[in-house]
Amino acid sequence: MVDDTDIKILYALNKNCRIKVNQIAEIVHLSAPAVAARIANMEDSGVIKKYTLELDLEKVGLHRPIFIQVSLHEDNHKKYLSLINEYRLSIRHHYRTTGDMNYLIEGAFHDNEELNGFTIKLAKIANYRIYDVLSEEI
Amino acid sequence: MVDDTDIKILYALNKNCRIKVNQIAEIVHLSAPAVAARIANMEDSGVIKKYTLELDLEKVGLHRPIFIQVSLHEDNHKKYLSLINEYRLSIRHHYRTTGDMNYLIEGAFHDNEELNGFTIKLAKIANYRIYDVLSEEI
DNA sequence: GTTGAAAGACACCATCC
DNA sequence: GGATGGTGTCTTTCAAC
Repeated sequence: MVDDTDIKILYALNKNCRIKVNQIAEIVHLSAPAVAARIANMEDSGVIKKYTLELDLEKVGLHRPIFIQVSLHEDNHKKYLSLINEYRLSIRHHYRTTGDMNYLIEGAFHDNEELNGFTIKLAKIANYRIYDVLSEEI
Repeated sequence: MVDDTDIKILYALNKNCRIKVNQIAEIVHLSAPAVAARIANMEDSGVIKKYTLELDLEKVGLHRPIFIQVSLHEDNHKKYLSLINEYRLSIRHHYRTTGDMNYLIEGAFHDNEELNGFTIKLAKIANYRIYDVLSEEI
Protein backbone atom coordinates (compact mmCIF):
# COMPACT_ATOMS: atom_id res chain seq x y z
CA MET A 1 0.00 0.00 0.00
CA VAL A 2 2.56 2.56 1.09
CA ASP A 3 6.22 1.76 0.61
CA ASP A 4 9.32 3.24 2.18
CA THR A 5 9.49 6.05 -0.34
CA ASP A 6 5.92 7.01 0.44
CA ILE A 7 6.77 7.11 4.13
CA LYS A 8 9.64 9.46 3.42
CA ILE A 9 7.34 11.69 1.39
CA LEU A 10 4.80 11.70 4.20
CA TYR A 11 7.52 12.52 6.68
CA ALA A 12 8.54 15.54 4.63
CA LEU A 13 4.94 16.65 4.26
CA ASN A 14 4.36 16.18 7.95
CA LYS A 15 7.18 18.57 8.75
CA ASN A 16 5.91 21.09 6.23
CA CYS A 17 3.13 20.19 3.86
CA ARG A 18 3.64 23.35 1.82
CA ILE A 19 7.04 22.13 0.73
CA LYS A 20 7.55 22.16 -3.04
CA VAL A 21 7.31 18.90 -4.93
CA ASN A 22 10.77 19.59 -6.31
CA GLN A 23 12.27 19.62 -2.86
CA ILE A 24 10.61 16.36 -1.90
CA ALA A 25 11.90 14.88 -5.16
CA GLU A 26 15.44 15.73 -4.08
CA ILE A 27 14.97 14.16 -0.67
CA VAL A 28 13.64 10.86 -1.99
CA HIS A 29 15.77 10.80 -5.14
CA LEU A 30 12.88 10.72 -7.58
CA SER A 31 11.65 13.06 -10.26
CA ALA A 32 9.08 15.69 -9.45
CA PRO A 33 6.28 14.09 -11.53
CA ALA A 34 6.86 10.77 -9.79
CA VAL A 35 6.50 12.39 -6.39
CA ALA A 36 3.41 14.28 -7.48
CA ALA A 37 1.86 11.03 -8.68
CA ARG A 38 2.59 9.30 -5.38
CA ILE A 39 1.06 12.14 -3.44
CA ALA A 40 -2.04 12.09 -5.65
CA ASN A 41 -2.38 8.36 -5.04
CA MET A 42 -2.15 8.76 -1.29
CA GLU A 43 -4.74 11.52 -1.39
CA ASP A 44 -7.12 9.39 -3.45
CA SER A 45 -6.68 6.28 -1.33
CA GLY A 46 -7.30 8.24 1.86
CA VAL A 47 -3.85 7.78 3.35
CA ILE A 48 -3.60 11.56 3.44
CA LYS A 49 -6.79 12.74 5.08
CA LYS A 50 -6.19 16.43 5.23
CA TYR A 51 -3.62 19.20 4.94
CA THR A 52 -3.90 21.36 8.00
CA LEU A 53 -1.91 23.58 10.33
CA GLU A 54 -0.85 23.78 13.91
CA LEU A 55 -1.66 27.03 15.65
CA ASP A 56 -0.41 28.74 18.75
CA LEU A 57 -3.73 28.43 20.55
CA GLU A 58 -2.91 31.16 23.03
CA LYS A 59 -2.21 33.64 20.26
CA VAL A 60 -5.57 33.09 18.60
CA GLY A 61 -7.39 33.68 21.84
CA LEU A 62 -7.94 30.06 22.84
CA HIS A 63 -6.69 30.33 26.41
CA ARG A 64 -8.12 27.10 27.74
CA PRO A 65 -6.67 24.04 26.02
CA ILE A 66 -8.01 20.94 27.73
CA PHE A 67 -8.58 17.23 27.57
CA ILE A 68 -11.85 15.88 28.89
CA GLN A 69 -12.50 12.24 29.60
CA VAL A 70 -16.16 11.40 29.38
CA SER A 71 -18.03 8.50 30.88
CA LEU A 72 -21.33 8.29 29.09
CA HIS A 73 -24.39 6.15 29.59
CA GLU A 74 -25.41 5.01 26.14
CA ASP A 75 -29.01 6.22 26.57
CA ASN A 76 -27.62 9.74 26.36
CA HIS A 77 -25.66 9.11 23.21
CA LYS A 78 -27.81 11.24 20.93
CA LYS A 79 -27.85 14.19 23.29
CA TYR A 80 -24.14 13.82 23.72
CA LEU A 81 -23.39 13.90 20.01
CA SER A 82 -25.52 16.97 19.53
CA LEU A 83 -23.66 18.66 22.37
CA ILE A 84 -20.35 17.78 20.74
CA ASN A 85 -21.70 19.19 17.53
CA GLU A 86 -22.80 22.38 19.20
CA TYR A 87 -19.26 22.96 20.47
CA ARG A 88 -17.61 21.70 17.31
CA LEU A 89 -15.46 24.81 16.94
CA SER A 90 -13.93 24.35 20.38
CA ILE A 91 -13.48 20.61 20.06
CA ARG A 92 -10.51 19.69 17.98
CA HIS A 93 -10.63 15.93 18.28
CA HIS A 94 -13.04 13.45 19.73
CA TYR A 95 -11.94 9.88 20.32
CA ARG A 96 -13.68 6.76 21.48
CA THR A 97 -11.33 4.99 23.86
CA THR A 98 -10.96 1.99 26.10
CA GLY A 99 -10.76 2.38 29.85
CA ASP A 100 -13.07 3.55 32.57
CA MET A 101 -14.08 6.57 30.49
CA ASN A 102 -15.32 5.89 26.99
CA TYR A 103 -14.58 9.17 25.22
CA LEU A 104 -11.69 11.58 25.15
CA ILE A 105 -12.17 15.15 23.99
CA GLU A 106 -9.28 17.32 22.91
CA GLY A 107 -10.40 20.91 22.83
CA ALA A 108 -9.47 24.54 23.19
CA PHE A 109 -11.93 27.04 24.60
CA HIS A 110 -11.66 30.79 24.51
CA ASP A 111 -12.09 31.27 28.24
CA ASN A 112 -13.47 29.82 31.43
CA GLU A 113 -16.94 31.03 30.66
CA GLU A 114 -17.15 29.09 27.42
CA LEU A 115 -15.70 25.99 29.03
CA ASN A 116 -18.08 26.35 31.93
CA GLY A 117 -21.06 26.52 29.58
CA PHE A 118 -19.95 23.31 27.97
CA THR A 119 -19.37 21.43 31.20
CA ILE A 120 -22.73 22.47 32.65
CA LYS A 121 -24.45 20.84 29.71
CA LEU A 122 -22.13 17.87 29.75
CA ALA A 123 -22.69 17.26 33.44
CA LYS A 124 -26.37 16.61 32.79
CA ILE A 125 -25.69 13.56 30.64
CA ALA A 126 -22.29 12.21 31.63
CA ASN A 127 -19.51 12.05 34.16
CA TYR A 128 -16.29 13.69 33.14
CA ARG A 129 -12.77 14.58 34.20
CA ILE A 130 -11.00 17.66 32.92
CA TYR A 131 -7.27 17.93 32.42
CA ASP A 132 -5.81 21.32 31.72
CA VAL A 133 -2.97 21.46 29.24
CA LEU A 134 -0.18 23.43 30.85
CA SER A 135 2.24 23.19 27.94
CA GLU A 136 3.31 21.06 25.06
CA GLU A 137 6.77 19.64 25.55
CA ILE A 138 8.59 17.93 22.75
CA MET B 1 -3.05 40.69 17.16
CA VAL B 2 -5.28 38.57 14.98
CA ASP B 3 -8.51 40.11 13.74
CA ASP B 4 -11.64 38.54 12.33
CA THR B 5 -10.22 38.40 8.84
CA ASP B 6 -7.19 36.53 10.12
CA ILE B 7 -9.45 34.05 11.85
CA LYS B 8 -11.26 33.42 8.59
CA ILE B 9 -7.98 32.88 6.83
CA LEU B 10 -6.85 30.46 9.53
CA TYR B 11 -10.14 28.64 9.27
CA ALA B 12 -9.65 28.17 5.53
CA LEU B 13 -6.07 27.02 6.05
CA ASN B 14 -7.14 24.66 8.77
CA LYS B 15 -9.55 22.93 6.41
CA ASN B 16 -6.90 22.76 3.71
CA CYS B 17 -3.61 24.54 4.09
CA ARG B 18 -2.63 23.86 0.49
CA ILE B 19 -5.46 26.07 -0.70
CA LYS B 20 -4.31 28.75 -3.12
CA VAL B 21 -3.96 32.28 -1.83
CA ASN B 22 -6.29 33.39 -4.62
CA GLN B 23 -9.07 31.24 -3.27
CA ILE B 24 -8.62 32.54 0.25
CA ALA B 25 -8.67 36.06 -1.17
CA GLU B 26 -12.10 35.37 -2.65
CA ILE B 27 -13.42 34.02 0.63
CA VAL B 28 -12.31 37.00 2.70
CA HIS B 29 -12.86 39.64 -0.02
CA LEU B 30 -9.29 40.82 -0.16
CA SER B 31 -6.61 40.80 -2.83
CA ALA B 32 -4.18 37.92 -3.03
CA PRO B 33 -1.12 39.92 -1.90
CA ALA B 34 -3.04 41.22 1.10
CA VAL B 35 -3.86 37.67 2.14
CA ALA B 36 -0.29 36.55 1.54
CA ALA B 37 0.98 39.39 3.73
CA ARG B 38 -1.39 38.44 6.53
CA ILE B 39 -0.29 34.83 6.34
CA ALA B 40 3.36 35.85 6.37
CA ASN B 41 2.72 37.95 9.45
CA MET B 42 1.06 35.09 11.25
CA GLU B 43 3.95 32.81 10.36
CA ASP B 44 6.50 35.31 11.61
CA SER B 45 4.67 36.04 14.83
CA GLY B 46 4.29 32.35 15.57
CA VAL B 47 0.52 32.22 15.33
CA ILE B 48 0.97 29.60 12.63
CA LYS B 49 3.39 27.07 14.04
CA LYS B 50 3.48 24.51 11.29
CA TYR B 51 1.81 23.28 8.15
CA THR B 52 1.19 19.59 8.49
CA LEU B 53 -1.13 16.79 7.51
CA GLU B 54 -3.51 14.33 9.04
CA LEU B 55 -2.93 10.73 8.09
CA ASP B 56 -5.00 7.60 8.22
CA LEU B 57 -2.79 5.98 10.85
CA GLU B 58 -4.05 2.50 10.08
CA LYS B 59 -3.13 2.85 6.41
CA VAL B 60 0.45 3.81 7.18
CA GLY B 61 0.89 0.80 9.43
CA LEU B 62 0.37 2.52 12.77
CA HIS B 63 -2.11 0.07 14.22
CA ARG B 64 -1.90 1.12 17.85
CA PRO B 65 -3.05 4.69 18.39
CA ILE B 66 -3.03 5.43 22.12
CA PHE B 67 -3.08 7.99 24.84
CA ILE B 68 -0.88 7.43 27.86
CA GLN B 69 -1.20 9.33 31.10
CA VAL B 70 2.06 9.43 32.98
CA SER B 71 2.66 10.08 36.63
CA LEU B 72 6.30 10.91 37.00
CA HIS B 73 8.50 11.57 39.98
CA GLU B 74 10.57 14.59 39.13
CA ASP B 75 13.86 12.82 39.95
CA ASN B 76 13.31 10.76 36.83
CA HIS B 77 12.67 13.75 34.61
CA LYS B 78 15.87 13.49 32.62
CA LYS B 79 15.48 9.78 31.99
CA TYR B 80 11.91 10.38 31.04
CA LEU B 81 12.70 13.04 28.47
CA SER B 82 15.34 10.90 26.86
CA LEU B 83 12.84 8.06 26.63
CA ILE B 84 10.33 10.37 25.00
CA ASN B 85 13.04 11.42 22.63
CA GLU B 86 13.94 7.84 21.82
CA TYR B 87 10.35 7.16 20.79
CA ARG B 88 9.85 10.52 19.15
CA LEU B 89 8.60 9.01 15.90
CA SER B 90 5.79 7.18 17.68
CA ILE B 91 4.88 10.08 19.93
CA ARG B 92 2.86 12.67 18.14
CA HIS B 93 2.20 15.04 21.03
CA HIS B 94 3.37 15.32 24.58
CA TYR B 95 1.53 17.56 27.01
CA ARG B 96 2.09 18.60 30.57
CA THR B 97 -1.27 18.57 32.31
CA THR B 98 -3.00 19.14 35.59
CA GLY B 99 -4.58 16.27 37.46
CA ASP B 100 -3.37 13.14 39.16
CA MET B 101 -1.08 12.36 36.23
CA ASN B 102 1.28 15.08 35.10
CA TYR B 103 1.86 14.18 31.45
CA LEU B 104 -0.30 13.06 28.59
CA ILE B 105 1.21 11.32 25.58
CA GLU B 106 -0.60 11.07 22.28
CA GLY B 107 1.04 8.44 20.16
CA ALA B 108 0.69 5.84 17.46
CA PHE B 109 2.78 2.70 17.52
CA HIS B 110 3.21 0.21 14.73
CA ASP B 111 2.21 -2.80 16.79
CA ASN B 112 1.95 -4.27 20.26
CA GLU B 113 5.59 -5.17 20.31
CA GLU B 114 6.72 -1.61 19.80
CA LEU B 115 4.26 -0.32 22.37
CA ASN B 116 5.34 -3.01 24.77
CA GLY B 117 8.98 -2.01 24.41
CA PHE B 118 8.08 1.54 25.28
CA THR B 119 5.96 0.70 28.30
CA ILE B 120 8.60 -1.62 29.74
CA LYS B 121 11.05 1.25 29.81
CA LEU B 122 8.42 3.69 31.00
CA ALA B 123 7.37 1.42 33.86
CA LYS B 124 10.85 1.70 35.35
CA ILE B 125 10.56 5.43 35.94
CA ALA B 126 6.86 6.25 36.16
CA ASN B 127 3.33 5.07 36.68
CA TYR B 128 1.09 5.21 33.66
CA ARG B 129 -2.35 4.44 32.30
CA ILE B 130 -2.92 3.52 28.67
CA TYR B 131 -6.06 4.33 26.74
CA ASP B 132 -6.53 2.72 23.37
CA VAL B 133 -8.09 4.86 20.69
CA LEU B 134 -10.90 2.84 19.17
CA SER B 135 -12.00 5.45 16.66
CA GLU B 136 -12.19 9.14 16.03
CA GLU B 137 -15.75 10.38 15.96
CA ILE B 138 -16.58 13.84 14.77
C1' DG C 1 9.54 5.80 -13.59
C1' DT C 2 12.48 9.37 -16.33
C1' DT C 3 13.38 13.24 -19.17
C1' DG C 4 12.33 17.47 -21.62
C1' DA C 5 9.41 21.14 -23.14
C1' DA C 6 5.44 24.12 -23.11
C1' DA C 7 1.42 26.37 -21.07
C1' DG C 8 -0.71 28.07 -17.44
C1' DA C 9 -1.18 29.43 -12.81
C1' DC C 10 0.72 31.24 -8.95
C1' DA C 11 3.62 33.98 -5.79
C1' DC C 12 6.36 37.83 -5.15
C1' DC C 13 7.88 42.48 -5.54
C1' DA C 14 7.63 47.37 -6.24
C1' DT C 15 4.67 51.05 -6.70
C1' DC C 16 0.80 53.59 -5.63
C1' DC C 17 -3.61 54.70 -3.14
C1' DG D 1 -3.46 48.37 5.61
C1' DG D 2 -4.88 47.41 0.83
C1' DA D 3 -4.85 47.33 -4.65
C1' DT D 4 -2.54 46.92 -9.11
C1' DG D 5 0.62 45.26 -12.65
C1' DG D 6 4.95 43.00 -14.11
C1' DT D 7 8.29 39.35 -13.48
C1' DG D 8 10.01 35.07 -12.27
C1' DT D 9 9.10 30.51 -10.77
C1' DC D 10 6.66 26.33 -9.93
C1' DT D 11 3.45 22.96 -11.30
C1' DT D 12 1.25 20.44 -14.43
C1' DT D 13 0.65 18.03 -18.54
C1' DC D 14 2.04 15.99 -22.42
C1' DA D 15 5.24 13.75 -25.27
C1' DA D 16 8.78 9.92 -26.05
C1' DC D 17 11.84 6.68 -24.02
